Amino acid sequence: MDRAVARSFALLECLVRAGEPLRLADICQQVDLQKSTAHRILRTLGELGYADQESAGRYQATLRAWELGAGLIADHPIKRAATGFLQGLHRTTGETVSLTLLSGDDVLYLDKIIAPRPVRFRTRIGSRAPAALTAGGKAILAARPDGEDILARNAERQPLDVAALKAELHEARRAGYARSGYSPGVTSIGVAIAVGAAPAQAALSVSAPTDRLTAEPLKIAIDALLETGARMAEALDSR
Amino acid sequence: MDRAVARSFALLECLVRAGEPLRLADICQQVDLQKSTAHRILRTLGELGYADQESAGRYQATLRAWELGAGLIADHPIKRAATGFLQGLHRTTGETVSLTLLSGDDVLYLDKIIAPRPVRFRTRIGSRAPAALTAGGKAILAARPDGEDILARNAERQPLDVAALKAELHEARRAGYARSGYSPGVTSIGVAIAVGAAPAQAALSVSAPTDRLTAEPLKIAIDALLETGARMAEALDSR
DNA sequence: GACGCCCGTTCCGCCTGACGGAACGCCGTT
DNA sequence: AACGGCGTTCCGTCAGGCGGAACGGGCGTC
Repeated sequence: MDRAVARSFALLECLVRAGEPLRLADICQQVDLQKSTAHRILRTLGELGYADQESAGRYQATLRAWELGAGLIADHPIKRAATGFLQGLHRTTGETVSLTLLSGDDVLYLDKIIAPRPVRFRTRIGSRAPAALTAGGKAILAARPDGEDILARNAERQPLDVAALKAELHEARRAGYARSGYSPGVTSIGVAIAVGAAPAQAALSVSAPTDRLTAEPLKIAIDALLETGARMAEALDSR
Repeated sequence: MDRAVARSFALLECLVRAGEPLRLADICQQVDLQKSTAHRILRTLGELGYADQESAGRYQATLRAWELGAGLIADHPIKRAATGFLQGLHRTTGETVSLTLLSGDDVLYLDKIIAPRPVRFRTRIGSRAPAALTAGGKAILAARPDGEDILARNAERQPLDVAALKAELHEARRAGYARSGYSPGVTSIGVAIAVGAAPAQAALSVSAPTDRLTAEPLKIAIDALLETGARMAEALDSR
């Protein structure tokens, strides 16, 4: 494994994570490098356009990495296919809708349309959450043969009520959708989208403040979610 | 300049650009590397989570680079500040609105809300265009002391009618907005957003099929654009 | 079914280029 | 004027990146 390559990505990730210009000395401390080594790699990143220095000499990430990533997501088949369905789901429910993708044992927020009325919780597009904690993630786990393995690995990283979650997965298999209240005061429901015979990887979900989701709007949301999920799976299958 | 680091980014960019799984031999040809060298670096990228192999052994970029980039843009001050104004501009005009940022001699599409009725042209979020060819870019150039230098450098890369463009910049300075028809059949108008006393870097623009922009809707769009631009600059200044 | 081709992968000796300790020059502070 | 801390540069060392060559597996051909 190329040491310099790994170090360069560690440096870039460090700069991105910081979100503000960092001093060389601080960077060195975070990634455990000598000043001269970090400096040389940062200069290389600069020449490649991924980092630069502000006037005071501190280093920061440029938007180059974002450009790179934007090219990736632009022609991502699931993201492309989902856009219309996300919009429809948002229109009929009026709430925040998300598209998530299983990535390792996490769920990755691929896209999202936020409700006009702001919600307390904030899961950024591009961020991750343990699959077992989100409605979309649970829906995916329920639909996969290895769902309980993923749940178990999630539980290794943080304390979880595995028995209760297994029951939830069971219930999700029966009902066709999963439910989550992992951010307090916010209720989410999600359906898995399976394409072909492969294990489900993606999910659509609707999130709203719990007190806004009384019986009637909840039923509307569930119906819309189930139908949209079915239609999206169908669209993906027939392609 | 660390050779291995530069090569690793070249490989990653190559994979992203391709948008489909690539064979090692093809990758080697594109980035001019020996098989064993490319293989070693790709394996490193794989261990870092930026690349993987599909079943047939071909290499592809993962969404990791997108995750990295998403973290960058999420707390970009101009992007954050612009979101509300973009939405407002989209609502009053009903057309496609964009937020662009000057990056080198190009303009970078930071955000965009597309009109429900699809437009012929497609400038992807995260893509670039020569500043002198876009309405937003021209507005930025008109507002910058080095605008004509950038225009000149743009003209070095591709044939441009520099004299006409200079006249356009002059007109833009007078009118407060710039105009472009660089995609045939599409008209765009843009205003520069200057924050503080620094040279303008960002622009808002509205794009629509030319035949839809008759005198009346064009006037509405221009007024909305100018007012939104002023309000956004004010919001950025007072912060 | 044996051959040949082309693929990704592995091996290994060469040597270059990454490495990091130390010195430098620049500021702002004391 | 001396100091401390910063980013930067230098340079001798040697580990680790490099790439030519060999390997093994999958596939189509004869």
